Amino acid sequence: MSLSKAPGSAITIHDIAAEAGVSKSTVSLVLKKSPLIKPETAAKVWKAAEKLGYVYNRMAANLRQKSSNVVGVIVNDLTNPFFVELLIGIERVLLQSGYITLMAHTAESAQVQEKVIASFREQNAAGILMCPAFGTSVETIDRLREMHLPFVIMVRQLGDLNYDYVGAANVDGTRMATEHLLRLGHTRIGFIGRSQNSLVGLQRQSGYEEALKQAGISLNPAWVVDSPVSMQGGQDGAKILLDMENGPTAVVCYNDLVAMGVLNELDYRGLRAGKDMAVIGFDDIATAKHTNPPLTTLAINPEQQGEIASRMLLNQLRDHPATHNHYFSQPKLMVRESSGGMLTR
Amino acid sequence: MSLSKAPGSAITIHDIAAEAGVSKSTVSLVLKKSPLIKPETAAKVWKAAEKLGYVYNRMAANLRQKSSNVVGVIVNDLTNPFFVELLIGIERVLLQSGYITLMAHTAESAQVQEKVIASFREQNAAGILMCPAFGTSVETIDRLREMHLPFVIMVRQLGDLNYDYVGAANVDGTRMATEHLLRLGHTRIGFIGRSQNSLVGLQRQSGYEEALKQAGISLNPAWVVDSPVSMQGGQDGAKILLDMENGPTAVVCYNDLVAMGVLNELDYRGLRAGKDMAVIGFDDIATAKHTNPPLTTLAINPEQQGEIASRMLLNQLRDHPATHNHYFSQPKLMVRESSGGMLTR
DNA sequence: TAATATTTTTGGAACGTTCCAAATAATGAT
DNA sequence: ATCATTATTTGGAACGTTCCAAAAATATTA
Repeated sequence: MSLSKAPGSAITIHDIAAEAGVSKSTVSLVLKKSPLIKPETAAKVWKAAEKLGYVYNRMAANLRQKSSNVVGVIVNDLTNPFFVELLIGIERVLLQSGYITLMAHTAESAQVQEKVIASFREQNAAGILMCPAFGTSVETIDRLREMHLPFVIMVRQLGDLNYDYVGAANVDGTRMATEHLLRLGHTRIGFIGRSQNSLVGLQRQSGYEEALKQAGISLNPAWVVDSPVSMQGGQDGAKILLDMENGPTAVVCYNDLVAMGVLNELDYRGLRAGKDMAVIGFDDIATAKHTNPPLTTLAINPEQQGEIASRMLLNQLRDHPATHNHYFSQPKLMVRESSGGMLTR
Repeated sequence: MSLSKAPGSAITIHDIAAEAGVSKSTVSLVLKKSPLIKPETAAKVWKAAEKLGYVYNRMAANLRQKSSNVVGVIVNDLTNPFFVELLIGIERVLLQSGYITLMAHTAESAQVQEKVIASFREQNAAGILMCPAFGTSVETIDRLREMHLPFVIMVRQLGDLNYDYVGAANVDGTRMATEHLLRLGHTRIGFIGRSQNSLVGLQRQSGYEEALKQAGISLNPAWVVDSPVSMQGGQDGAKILLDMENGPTAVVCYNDLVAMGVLNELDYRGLRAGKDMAVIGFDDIATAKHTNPPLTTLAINPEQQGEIASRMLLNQLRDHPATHNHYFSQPKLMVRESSGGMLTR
């Protein structure tokens, strides 16, 4: 297979046109699978393109036709499997809609996030799906809107919900968790997680508080531990509660990672979650059913959330007007051994 | 802030030029921070750009100047935290080198991978970092080379190693693991993991076999279980070994996920890893030190691998000639409780 | 001050596509 | 065969940048 062009220069539609004996416009139409052109002509063009090893230059196309086919996904913390699962749902929908999914990871840095947004904008992305980094200001969202860049916010809501949003009913989740523990007879129930400055944290904490209040149990502030969202954070939080005398007999955790840290600390002390202390997580990440012991948690179906968010964005991309759709995944309690309420495997 | 342009049309360097009273070429130079232009002129231009709310159009720029500043990262399995950690290392280096990291996830589909490569090529990516999907053919690599697209392959090697590659010394790893178990007195040692069709699997299995041979212990084929690379796979594999009478007393696992499945099955049976059976994983993902019990495993530093791979790519991007650099991360045995050899926490 | 060297700025031609209005070819009706 | 329709194809002008060679402004020297 010998190339007649200089090695550096790329094959363009002009080359194909010459090879196939048609005009560049015809080639362009063929590549777009336009119904206008005659099948035989199309076949000729495709053969020529194949022969020359043509690569479509989307940069050039995008330059002319305003909007591109890439969707930017901005994720704040890939080390939390929850977000990976979210991503997978997103990717599935976008891929089969013909969009290219570009992912960027901010690692909770609002600064990196700014760069990434700018970059997506420069790349002329069709739209953005974003899980805001910690400390994202409301202005960031206002700015997105001013850019006329279609977007959907996920997981963390910022300011008024005057944009498309997909998240979970956090308050309901921890309320359900707490009620479950109450039903099992626990009255001394703690909470470990991030609440400072984090809306999701506050929501999850308030569901816990509501359930206690509803049951007529007064909140013991010492049993509410503010910890980083990580296994290590959960472990450190658990140490605090376990070192207390007359501490809680059950604990609701901010999420599964934190709960896994708690399980770890219990194990280290020779204690067993579900027997010596009830532990409930949040998210139901894939690992949750494989922890020792398996973790009772609230399923909020991240993959599905990703799919829904993508579809919201696709809607925006079709009929321009910005909408204000919201979806809150309703948590489902997955009872496993760690809460002590498991009956069958 | 009132815009004088029509809402649809974007601000271009021409608009800035008009506003600042210079030529578009000058604006272009200013935006590139060229030392040629006079500081005062530059200031004027920046102010005008700011005032008009200019957004750099990288598509247009890329069209003219061949190569872009995006690097594509192709990952085969984000559900395995190993790859997420790899990604984080990559991202760190590329970000601070001024490149934009676009990530794509193939979910082990060679078909999706083809699409993604084509897409990165269309996007005119500067280079590609790829963890090949399962079943990737050698031709895929040949084609990458023919495209003159700089690339680095990670984790899985395909065909001859005539390209930049970053991975781990897999054989050494499982040999070390097996030798560790032998030193602890085990003689009945099994292996759970993927070996069929997977080079990494074969490598890891052969390290295990070598160590046994070295110790004069004959291999029991029934103790080598081929299972999917997942917690579920590990759990199913463990069932097989545990249901045997006179089965192995120790098991080397393909990776940490598989090992976690084994830990899970042991726990379910009321057995304890490190006491009733020794378990060793591979990768040392972040979770490994937080499993119950904590997992003995081989650290191969995915973040560092990501950094090294990125630097190899950056090298290629600087001085054109394609190189054949290889880096094999030397595994480090992290002794924790699951192998029974832990002395201190 | 004129001539020269140096710094700074500039217009026009690319880059590879899509869009459009208009040209051409094919078909059908008379 | 002629004309009206309809189905295909086409050249040229965009899109917003960078590159280049050359112009203009400024500084330096004799």
